[in-house]
Parts: sequence; structure tokens; C-alpha cells
Amino acid sequence: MLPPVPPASALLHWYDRHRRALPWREPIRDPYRIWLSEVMLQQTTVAAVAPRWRRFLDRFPSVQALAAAPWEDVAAEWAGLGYYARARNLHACARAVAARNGFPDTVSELRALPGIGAYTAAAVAAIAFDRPVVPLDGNVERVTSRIHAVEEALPGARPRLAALAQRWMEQPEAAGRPADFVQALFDLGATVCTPRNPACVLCPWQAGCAGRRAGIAGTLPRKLPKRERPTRRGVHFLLRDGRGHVLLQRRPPKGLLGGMLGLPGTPWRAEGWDPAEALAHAPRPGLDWHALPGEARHGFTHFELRMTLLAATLPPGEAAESVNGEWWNPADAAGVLPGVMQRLLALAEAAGAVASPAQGA
DNA sequence: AACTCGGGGAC
DNA sequence: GTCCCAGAGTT
Repeated sequence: MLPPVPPASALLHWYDRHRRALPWREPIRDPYRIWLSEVMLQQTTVAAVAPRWRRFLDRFPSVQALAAAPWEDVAAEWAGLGYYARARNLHACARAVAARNGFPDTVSELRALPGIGAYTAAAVAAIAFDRPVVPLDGNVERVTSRIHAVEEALPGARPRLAALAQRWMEQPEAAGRPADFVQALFDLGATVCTPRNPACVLCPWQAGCAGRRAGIAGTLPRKLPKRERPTRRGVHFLLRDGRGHVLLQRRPPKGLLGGMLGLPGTPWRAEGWDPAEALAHAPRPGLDWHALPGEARHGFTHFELRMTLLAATLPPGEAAESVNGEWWNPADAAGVLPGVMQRLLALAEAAGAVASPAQGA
């Protein structure tokens, strides 16, 4: 016996009155803009994405412009947004799309492109091309688990939730407006069916919500317990030249912060480092490396990092080109670095080891 | 199926 | 402090 389907007409009517005004929803339906927004929104909040989406479009107005850009420019524009594999795949995807003269308009062809998984393929197909498919994101997982009172925990429940939500799209009212129906689900999850304290009294689907009837809506979806985050430690190196510029190095293309600039440093590990041991990783051995006071902390998804900083100055007369890396004005570097590396620069500024942007202004 | 992979905002 | 966000790729 299949469960009853909540009425698409009620949700669409609610959406027509209460939908969020988001920059990528206006005024034209451009697959490039929609795809870019979907990739940026992966595990990232609307508030964080909105200004970065506009700036990215200003710099790379079309998929052809993005495809033609060098990686260094894309990395600098993505700096601070996190999950840098997204930027690498975005760039590769742009080149593939430009080579085939535009985005494909089917789920299966979209799914085959770099950085486009099950969710993003369905989202672009529905929103850009009005294909009647429901993308399963955190919002839809939450709405679906509540409407149908699914008590099985994530991620195991994901296939069941996807099938249940897809059935909603089979209604003629939904299939007639796929892009609106999908975005209505997102908006319902973001503004009414929220993770904590859902506003059920405002919900257009409250009458058909099994989770609400059972009094468990606010506790769904259930999730398996997550592992605790270990602590890792590292030592990084602040090398200055005679002009007060600092040495940055491009990180390897894969792995953590892959392809991004950063301060050179030791590996990050559970045990602490004694100075002599750390100095073996210095970008220029034999200098008077001295520790700056304090430490920088940064939380990653699966570990917490504590970093200390050793500083030194390149001897006068020694060519900056003798050291592997790039020399950057600290005030400029902050804009092209991942957040964790910005923390290190902030620590250096607090110690007076580099000029602060406020002093330069 | 379990891990890796960032950062920030809301609470 | 915790949770979670318009998740994807690798092993």
C-alpha cells in the first residue's frame, strides 16, 4: 500500500506567495548560472553563496570565459569558500561543456560531468530544463522524512526518501512546473520545515504530514551518530623578504586544500612537533627561525587543527628567486588564501610580524 | 558503506 | 560548544 501523496497544488500556491528572492532565480534561466549556483550551494549556505556567486559571474560571465581561464584565477576566486575539489571540478566541467558547445539537458548526461553527482544533475535538469525530477538535498530529505514519518536513519534511508519524493513529482500540477516545484521544496525546508522548531502551523502540507500527526516531526530525519573529531597539530613558516612580502607555495593538486596557495609547513599529525623536528620542513634551512607567540586554530569537518608559526627574514642580498614558491604582499594574499591560511596570516599580524591591512590603509 | 573534504551561521 | 548547510569523489 503506497502512502498518500501531499498535494502539489497546495505547495505551489504557497510558493507563489512566499518564495525566496534569490539572485540566481532572476531574470533569465541560464544553465551556466544555475549550475554555478548549485555547485556553490553544495554544503554551503545561501547567505554565504549569494555575494560570491555575483562576484564569480562578474569575473567569469559565461561558461566559455570560465573554460578559458587559467586555474590560478579560478582558485583565487574560490578562496575561502571551502571544499576546493568543487573548484577543480567546476573548472574541468566548464571545459567539457564548452567543448561540446553547451550544457546537456538530461540527468544522465549531466551526471557524467565532473563535480555533478546525483543531486546536482537532478537540480540542473529540473531548474534549468524543466525535467520532472526531484533532487534529494538536505531540505528534501527533511521534508520527505517528516511528511512520510520515515524513522530509518540517514544515510541508509536515502534511497527510500528519494523514491518517495520522486512520487510527488508524478502529480500533473508538479510535472507541469518542475522547476518551481523543486524550488518550492527547497524553500519549504529552508523557511518552514526547518531542522529545529519547524513552523508546522504555517506549512501548506500540515494536513497530510504523518510526522506532525505522530508528534515526531521535529525529531526527523534521524541520523547515525558521528565520530568525534581528533586534534592535529602542525608548524608553519612565515618567510619574509626585504620588502615585507611573504612566501606562499601552491599545494599539490589533490587532497586537502588541493591546488590552493598556502604558507609552507610540516604535515599535520596527532603528535606535537618539537622545533628541531619541524625545522626539517622549513622552506629555507639555516635561517634564524623563531616562534611567534600564540597559536591558530581551525576546525575542519573531520579534525581540529592547531598551528604554530615560525618566522624568519631572507638575508639581504639573497635572491628571492632562490626559494621555491611565490612572494606575496600580505594584504593581497589574504584574498587568495583558504580560510585556514588566513588564520595564520592573522596570527602573524597580531604578533607584528607582517604589516596589517589597517596600517597600510 | 565508510571516509575525505571547508567554512560559516544559527542556536 | 553543536548542528547543518541546494553533496561529490574515492576506497
